[in-house]
Amino acid sequence: MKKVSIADVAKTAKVSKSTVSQYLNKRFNYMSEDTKNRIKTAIEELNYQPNYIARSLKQKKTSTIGVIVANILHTFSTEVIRAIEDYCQLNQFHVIVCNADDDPNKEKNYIEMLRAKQVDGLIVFPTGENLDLYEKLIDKKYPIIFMDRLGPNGKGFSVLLDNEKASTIAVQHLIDEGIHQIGIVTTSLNQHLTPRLERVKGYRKVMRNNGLPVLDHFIINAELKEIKQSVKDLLSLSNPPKGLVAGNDLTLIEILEFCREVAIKVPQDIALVGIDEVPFASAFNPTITTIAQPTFEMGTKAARLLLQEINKENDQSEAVYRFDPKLITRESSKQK
Amino acid sequence: MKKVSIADVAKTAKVSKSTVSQYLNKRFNYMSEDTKNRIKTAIEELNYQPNYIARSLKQKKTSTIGVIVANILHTFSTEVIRAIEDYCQLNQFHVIVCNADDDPNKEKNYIEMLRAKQVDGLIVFPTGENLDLYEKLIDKKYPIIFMDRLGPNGKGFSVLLDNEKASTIAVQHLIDEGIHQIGIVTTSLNQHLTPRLERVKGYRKVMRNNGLPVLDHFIINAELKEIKQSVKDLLSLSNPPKGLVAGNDLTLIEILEFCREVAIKVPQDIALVGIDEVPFASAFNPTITTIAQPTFEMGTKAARLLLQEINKENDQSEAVYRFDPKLITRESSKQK
DNA sequence: CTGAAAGCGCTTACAG
DNA sequence: CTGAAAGCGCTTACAG
Repeated sequence: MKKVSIADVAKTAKVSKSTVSQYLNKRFNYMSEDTKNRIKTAIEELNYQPNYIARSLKQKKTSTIGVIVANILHTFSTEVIRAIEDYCQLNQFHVIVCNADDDPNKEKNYIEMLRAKQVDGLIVFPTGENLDLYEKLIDKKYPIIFMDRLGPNGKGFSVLLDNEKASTIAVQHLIDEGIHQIGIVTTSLNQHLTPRLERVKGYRKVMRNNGLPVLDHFIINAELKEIKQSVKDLLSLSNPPKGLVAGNDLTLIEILEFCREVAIKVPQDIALVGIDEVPFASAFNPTITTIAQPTFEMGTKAARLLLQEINKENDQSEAVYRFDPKLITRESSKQK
Repeated sequence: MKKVSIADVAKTAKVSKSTVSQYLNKRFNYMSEDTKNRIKTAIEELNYQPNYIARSLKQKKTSTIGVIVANILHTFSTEVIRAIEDYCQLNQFHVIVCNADDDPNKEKNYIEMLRAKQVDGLIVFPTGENLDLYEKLIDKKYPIIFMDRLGPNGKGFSVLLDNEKASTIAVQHLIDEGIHQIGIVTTSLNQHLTPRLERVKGYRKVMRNNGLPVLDHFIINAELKEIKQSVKDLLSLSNPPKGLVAGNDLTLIEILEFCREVAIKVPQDIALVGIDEVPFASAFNPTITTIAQPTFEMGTKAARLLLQEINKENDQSEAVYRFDPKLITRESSKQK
């Protein structure tokens, strides 16, 4: 399987390589019909396929972006990635997706690998470390967009949920349902992570605004595997919460599993609101009240921003784009 | 941000480009300590990063594989991709993931794009068309592995579930639970798709082997959006099935939603077994009996096979690797 | 309207 | 032990 190159096409069509290249790049300004046809025939005859690698080397751009996702197991991530791919596809850009598995070392390796592959820009769901590395990239004007979490010290471009609002809506909804003893359960021990911090902040604020006590022991933060135990401890208190906000989809599943295992009834014994919409929300019994993120809009926005950065169509050098969470009221949050 | 190249390093270290290249490729056989150190210092000083694009052009290999997944919304796909990435990461290979969205045209575009980008090989979850294209690639000895579905006319390397066994196990389990009226619900109207065909075949066979009638109207095949209506029609029959096998995760969710909407009780009114494990299986009420695919093993196998192909370590030219499904018995299938 | 030449940033036989 | 030279497959100013 010998690869056919532009030189072979040129020879077959009896023109120069330059002319073939012009043809391929649709610069027909001065090309005679005859030449065009000869080239066209030669390409078909030889079944010629251009080599993007060579073109990229010369043009110093790859028309490829990299996406590094902290953890691909979240439905949120998958949906955002789809939106990014759709937008890039429409704009003739290619996407390389890498999953950092919440591991800052993997994240760092991927950044280096993608840069070595000369991707034109990066969309990152940051793990929360490698801040210096990100700062260096931003300072160098390397096109980069942060998704779901803020960039280093809030620098650069970020696309994320209004997390404070998300937990505010969730908690307020429970309060409106007559539930006053409310807890919040989050994962991710890393203290830098935006969503967790902001969601807890929103929780505290809305409780206070409603004149309700903010009890620190109602704020659970544990690794995924420890969630069940933590929730168990929480619900074993003499005066336990009557409503819980799950910090994300995987947390929600843990809580639901726990409740089923010990026959705690949702929503009668404990009302639930999950942040992040889940595929089974309407299938579950009870159906699950969730706070949905506009994943499609967010992914599209990040991709559009990045391509603008790459094409230098954007004069700003930083901005934070917040998206509105949406409450989807279902049964799990209604105790009345 | 001027890019620093191997020439800059050479100049700073006062050696030739060749020597720097040798250093980068760890060919130290004959290199003096002094030279090594000078190069090392120069690289650090200039913050030099090699350009893989240039290397790839010269070496005619990119150390990158492409993965084209028919539909990334299936949990199965996500898990297989993770396994592929893990294996490639360990072997210094990079992965470009593309989502064909069940659209043969997108699939074709992606194949061409990935080949233009000179990926060293491909793992494809085929949409069921583009058979001629695949056959051409196989004939050219281009490294390619088919996942989840057989290759064109069964040619080439495939990694997939023993689908017949999967539905056999599912149906036999229901029969063992005393349920004799069993239906099966699948999606994907495309008639070429291996899993659907094989799963229905297994269903028919095991019913027959148990001396049970095979009723064609108990075999539902509909697009995802039509599943609910089809199931409704099915369960409205005067003598409806008492147990259902869901063909995949998304089908299962549709069925569960339908049952909840019309207050059909699972498993009392209808017992359920889902093919494909789902994240919420143990959280659901009732917990869901599923047939799990060994996604991790399958992904790893495909990646290993592909790298062997690429490195020409494999003397066979085709093989089909079948993986065993595993029954995870939970509550949704028990009517007793 | 088309071609010769240089060059993108590497690697690799080969010479010394 | 190290360097000069050729070349991977393209693109692009420039000359004619």
